[in-house]
Amino acid sequence: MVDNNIKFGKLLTEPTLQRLSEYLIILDEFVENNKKTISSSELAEIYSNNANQVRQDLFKLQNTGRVGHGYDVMKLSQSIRKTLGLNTESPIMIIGCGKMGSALAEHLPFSKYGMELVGIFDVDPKILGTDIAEVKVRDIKDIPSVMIAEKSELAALCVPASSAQVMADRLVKYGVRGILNFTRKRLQVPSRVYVRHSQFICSFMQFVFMSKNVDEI
Amino acid sequence: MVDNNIKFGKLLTEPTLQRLSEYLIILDEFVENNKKTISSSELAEIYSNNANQVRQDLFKLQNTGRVGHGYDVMKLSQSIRKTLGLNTESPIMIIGCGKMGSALAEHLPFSKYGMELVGIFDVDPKILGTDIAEVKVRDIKDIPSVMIAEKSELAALCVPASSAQVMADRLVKYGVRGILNFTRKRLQVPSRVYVRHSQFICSFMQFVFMSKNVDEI
DNA sequence: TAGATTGTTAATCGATTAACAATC
DNA sequence: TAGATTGTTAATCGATTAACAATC
Repeated sequence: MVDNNIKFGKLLTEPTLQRLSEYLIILDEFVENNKKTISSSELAEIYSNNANQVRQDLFKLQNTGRVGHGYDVMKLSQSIRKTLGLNTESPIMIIGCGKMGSALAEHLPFSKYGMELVGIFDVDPKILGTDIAEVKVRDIKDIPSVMIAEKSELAALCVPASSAQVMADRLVKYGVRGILNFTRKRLQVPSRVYVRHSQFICSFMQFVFMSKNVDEI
Repeated sequence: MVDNNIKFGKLLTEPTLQRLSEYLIILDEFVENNKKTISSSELAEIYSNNANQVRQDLFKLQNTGRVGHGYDVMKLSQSIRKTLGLNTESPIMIIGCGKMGSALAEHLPFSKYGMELVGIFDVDPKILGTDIAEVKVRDIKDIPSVMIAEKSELAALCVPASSAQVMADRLVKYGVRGILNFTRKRLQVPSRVYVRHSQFICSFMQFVFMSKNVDEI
């Protein structure tokens, strides 16, 4: 079992962690549009929750609000980044460069959110050596050397479900500390390794159920 | 605001909904491996929660357990499918056939989980007419006719963030009831339309934070 | 200043955990 | 039968909502 109540000055719970990361996306849109301030009720309106919850979440950060005037968008964005640890670049590896792995590598703004894509790995000789998102695709067996060179301990797993557990075992052996699992296989790893499951098909199931059953109040 | 406490015989809360969909993946692996029964503690061991929570979740289904003997894997799988509404085929459309859209179309086992991919749409003339996952890529403007022909009301949005809101507006106009948003844009839609946000970059942020901060108890 | 809106505590609500009688 | 394990209620814990004093 894992302790989700991480001490970070104040405690950050999982629901708050998730919302903070999503607020950040909204705030960065405000930044792009040159909006300087945002109130808890504005943010709540966009996020579809309520101002009380927003303030309760932001209360976990170093204070950035100005009573009577709302939040400075830039300062709030920075404060979330700092609290989530996105101000130092975390080196990330992507394991498996099929459609899913390469889509993630190409589309995600890692560097904007405190991550750096330091390696993409595959076994298919046909794609080894090609460039994706300005990173060369390397052989799986090069993972240990990249881990050392880049001080990387985090891996996103995008291999076929059939080889997911084998690959996870290998990553564990290499000393990886976290695995973000995009495969459909439920991974078994030692408790010292953090696994986050991101199974799209489950998102679809939940989406279908909610779409059918949601009603307005 | 949306009422998450859907009546479905018994109430299904969001946390339970999420876990049930993930249990289903585990159960289907058991089926493949010809395991006939599973106990709440076995399932909990694999899912990394506890037997009490598993039983509390399964309690929301039509009962499938056998006191003293655990759950029949097949029956339990069927019961979850039935409760989640995965026994009738829900027609799904994918809007945007870039790397992400085509990766989802090709990799996800829709038909295994009560969904049918009835349309893939894009604007790029270069890919219109090609086949992905045995579905022809069609022009965005064909969405309304497909919606009618296939009785489809659910769309997964995989277009570039810059055109996400415009596309969402169009989907809403066409009468879509649910949007599963894979773009980085926070969508604004009328409250009658259900939106589920699935933002990978946020998963990565949460993953990085948890990997760094999780400690064993 | 007056109005707006935060920061923060308290109250409520909901989800998880514990417990155990029922029973296969 | 005895042991195992569910179904289900009760107790606890945590998250959300409400409220409002502080103050910009």
